[in-house]
Amino acid sequence: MKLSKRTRYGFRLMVELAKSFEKGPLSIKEIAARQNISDKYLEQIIMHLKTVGPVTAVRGPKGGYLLSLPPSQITLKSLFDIFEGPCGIVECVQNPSECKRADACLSRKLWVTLEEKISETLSSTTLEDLIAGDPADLIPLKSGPCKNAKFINRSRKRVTGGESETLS
Amino acid sequence: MKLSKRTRYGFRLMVELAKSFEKGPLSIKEIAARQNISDKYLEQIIMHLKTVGPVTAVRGPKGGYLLSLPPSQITLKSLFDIFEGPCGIVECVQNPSECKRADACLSRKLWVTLEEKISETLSSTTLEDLIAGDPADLIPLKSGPCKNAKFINRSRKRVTGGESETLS
DNA sequence: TCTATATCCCATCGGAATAGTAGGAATAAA
DNA sequence: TTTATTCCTACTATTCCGATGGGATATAGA
Repeated sequence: MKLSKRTRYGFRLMVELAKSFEKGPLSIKEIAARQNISDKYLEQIIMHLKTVGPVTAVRGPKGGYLLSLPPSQITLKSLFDIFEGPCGIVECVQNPSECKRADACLSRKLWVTLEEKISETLSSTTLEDLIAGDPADLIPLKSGPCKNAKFINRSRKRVTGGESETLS
Repeated sequence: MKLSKRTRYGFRLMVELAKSFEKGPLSIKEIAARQNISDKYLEQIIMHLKTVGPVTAVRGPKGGYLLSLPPSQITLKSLFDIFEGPCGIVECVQNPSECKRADACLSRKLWVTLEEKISETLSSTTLEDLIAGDPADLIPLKSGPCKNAKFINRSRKRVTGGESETLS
């Protein structure tokens, strides 16, 4: 259950647009430079935002992108759904196809609870709230390296070249 | 940000083991049948649980798996971390390699908040809590189909065979 | 001791998604 | 007309997911 780079880029992108709201369009090149993201990849993300709604494009020189609405009217939930899909952390488990027994649904309770927590947070915050924060009060994450061990180790056996066991 | 089947299977599996705690080992076949899961896939998941800790194996006929601890001492957080990795929803963003500018960290605040909400819920609940619930009071999810639209549509153009445009 | 029943453990596989890259057509300001 | 920009379509390499298959090892019960 990881956030995709797409989502993280997407939010950084929207933050950028929100910060220059009513200051004219911002070009992909400009955003990519400010946020240090591949502009071609950024393009895909922003094009989708345009198709879906929250972003508007201006073509030609001096063109670029702007928010379709003021930041105060864009909830983080609406953006999150665009990037991660609207179905939440469990894919449509409401149909009992693979959940015939009540046992299975014991764990489903957990997913629903989790889903609610996430949804609440995202729905109650807007883009404006996000950029209103003081950039200085960064929240430090737990420090130290955090290696995400693979669940199942499928790493190839290292075939170290010239081992001959049978001879000499 | 979806839950993998692995995680959902994993929880259903642990629920099953919790329900037969102190009733002798439960075989993979038995669990797979009860939960309607591919037993070979289940095997991989349970083997990992064994390696990591919370599950103990008994070999031979009449063998199977049991919880290493009583359900009341197994937090859902500890299980979740086993299945989804301990790093949370963002991969080690604490190192500022791709987060040089404070702008980027504006959105990071959001991820940290989200992470906390999830972590709180999972840490404060144990396997016992989960199975203590009445199977009857299932929480209904929002009904209706929920198609998760692809972010970018890469569906192949249908090449419908014998179209000739230039001739006739 | 033999056999059936388990776990253990190895390897392989198709399919999908991720995270890009490439190249060019359309548009519009200068 | 030049140039800066969006628009659009395609391609690719890598990784992970969700399985499947085969066989080695351990052990309870006959």
